[in-house]
Amino acid sequence: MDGSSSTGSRRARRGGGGITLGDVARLAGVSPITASRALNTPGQVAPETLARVREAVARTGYVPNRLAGGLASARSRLVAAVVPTIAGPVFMEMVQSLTAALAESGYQLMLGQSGYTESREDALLEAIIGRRPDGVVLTGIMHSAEGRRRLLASGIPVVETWDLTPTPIDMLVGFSHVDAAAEVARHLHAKGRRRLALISADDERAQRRNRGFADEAVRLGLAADASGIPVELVPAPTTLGSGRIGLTRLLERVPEVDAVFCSSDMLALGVLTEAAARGIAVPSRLAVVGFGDLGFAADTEPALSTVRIDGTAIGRRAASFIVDRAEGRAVAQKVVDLGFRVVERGSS
Amino acid sequence: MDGSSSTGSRRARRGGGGITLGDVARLAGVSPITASRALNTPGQVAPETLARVREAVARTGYVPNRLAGGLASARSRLVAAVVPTIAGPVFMEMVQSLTAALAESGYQLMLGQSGYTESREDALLEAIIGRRPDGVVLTGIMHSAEGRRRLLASGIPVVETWDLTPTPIDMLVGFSHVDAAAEVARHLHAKGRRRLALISADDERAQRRNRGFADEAVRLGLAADASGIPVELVPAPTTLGSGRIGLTRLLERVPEVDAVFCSSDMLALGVLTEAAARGIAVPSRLAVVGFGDLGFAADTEPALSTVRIDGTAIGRRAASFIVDRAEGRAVAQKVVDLGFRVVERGSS
DNA sequence: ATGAAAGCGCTAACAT
DNA sequence: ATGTTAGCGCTTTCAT
Repeated sequence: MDGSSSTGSRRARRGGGGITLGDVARLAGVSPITASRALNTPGQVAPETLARVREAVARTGYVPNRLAGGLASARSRLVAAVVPTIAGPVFMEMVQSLTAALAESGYQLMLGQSGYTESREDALLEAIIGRRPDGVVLTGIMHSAEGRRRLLASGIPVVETWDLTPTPIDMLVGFSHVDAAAEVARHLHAKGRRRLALISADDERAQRRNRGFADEAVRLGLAADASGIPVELVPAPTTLGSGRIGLTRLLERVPEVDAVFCSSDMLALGVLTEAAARGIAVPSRLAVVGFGDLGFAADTEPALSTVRIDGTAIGRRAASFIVDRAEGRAVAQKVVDLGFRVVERGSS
Repeated sequence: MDGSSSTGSRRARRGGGGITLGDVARLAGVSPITASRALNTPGQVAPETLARVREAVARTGYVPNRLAGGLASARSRLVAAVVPTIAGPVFMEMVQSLTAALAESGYQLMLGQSGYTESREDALLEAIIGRRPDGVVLTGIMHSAEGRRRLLASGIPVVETWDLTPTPIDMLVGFSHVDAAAEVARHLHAKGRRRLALISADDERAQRRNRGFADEAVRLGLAADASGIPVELVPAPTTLGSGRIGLTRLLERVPEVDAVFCSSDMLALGVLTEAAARGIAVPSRLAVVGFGDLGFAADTEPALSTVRIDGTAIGRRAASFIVDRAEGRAVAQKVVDLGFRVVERGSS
């Protein structure tokens, strides 16, 4: 009634039935540790032994328990990614490439949403650290000094992305928001625009771009001071609708505006839509520039000028940073500036 | 040199220094299991003991190791979600709500991308099962019978979403693609449209909608048979650009078309864009209906009629299915049809 | 190339 | 209400 007496009986208590490495080893006629080596470091095992273990794995359908492996080896092969929200298209490209790159190296992604506030940040951090991930990829957030301290104290490799902070927690892959915005200002100036304006999300990063844009505009002699560049703020995350509203409000205040820099492509698409609805010609009467170069930007009418951020490259870089660190490889540089590119299309 | 002799020395070997439940217990002057109870089932612990343990946790900055906890209790508090790609906006809303709902119950999301092919499906499955998640949420995929068999054999609760298959692996929350498409056909017919057409992604689910649409059109007397409803296929994932191309091709073949049902809102936005560029009036000359009711649909010009799928509800339902199962609560019904809603706006 | 022993950090059982 | 004991399934260390 109790099945196999020698070892089966002792398993009956907990855990429940799954096939373990021990079962595989017994079937192959080797010790558990040899079976383990056959799976993890096949080079250390005699070919004939290897074959027997593999045969046993195939027969049983054994799938190694990574929880146990992670506990024993202190390597979970889990990487946590924190995004403000997955439901904005901006970070998707990065998360996609991060997931793919990690999977290729045998790592799995854990996703956490911080929201745009720092309220749940602490609980999220606890949940993450509790899993003992081999790395954490941060996108933009981690406002609280306390959170940064805890992460640092945990000893987990951290990659911050989408930005170039002067004082990174650990590793960093991003670009300069200020420089990007300044280059857009120069681009519009070169195109003969003189009445620049901003339609922007109210998050910190976008506002940093706004400052870069306004400062450069002042430098170009387009305003006496930064307050001379009108800004319409809309709540994050941005939508097509908020772009339409933004333009409507902007035109009420500053009818003579001849160029708008939007903090996202969605916002810019809203501006294009509203401009078309009002019969405002783009780009002849109004130039529009977006940010992100999302999939649709090249195909709008007119095609949207924007700032291209290579989210795929960011994700790939972040993955390799963490995998390198986890495998004990030396990381040559801890900070990578992936830059950006102002893509000129029909809308400007 | 060796630090604390009694227990410290034995930790020096592996693991490396983290604070453990044992440390907390010692500091609080209780046994490890009492400390464990103080954290997990505080009701079972005397208030004064509880306070001492909490104090010790605060002093040490202890964060429980969930790998160890999961191994011991056979409950990982990890849930795996599989999506074709995170980089399509369609599933984002669901993933977002799934992540949030799970986090609320103390569960964490692991993300896996299957791609639109079934090549990596097996490796992904192995990675997932290896983590012993408390549940798996599937979106659309799991083509291979072998994969379904392995999942079933693993004993992990499974929720399939976005569809209503007749033979679910386990639990299911979705809606009928065929019914949704049929209702769109009726809607267009009611609006006086007689020359219907489809612009659609080439994935299985979209094509199922196509069949539902065409069959209903035939039933309404709009064509002799399903092949009388023209279809333009574009590759998944869909983009604004492919919508423009789709309409262009469609008009070449069938200039007299007066209504298009698109398999996604992005596609529909492309159709609106191309129509505007060609001076084709929407809806008077051409009606357009999308699918998904993404964030921008209500704000396009004209506003986009579409099929609303409540991704948030799907995610929440899937989460509660899995959490209920994990906590041992009885699940009343294993299949939930969340339905859909045809949202009539300006474009039709 | 293989194995024995000892634990990783935690919790389920079974006391008391 | 608290403690003791025995693992969860794997891998490290140290032998052979």
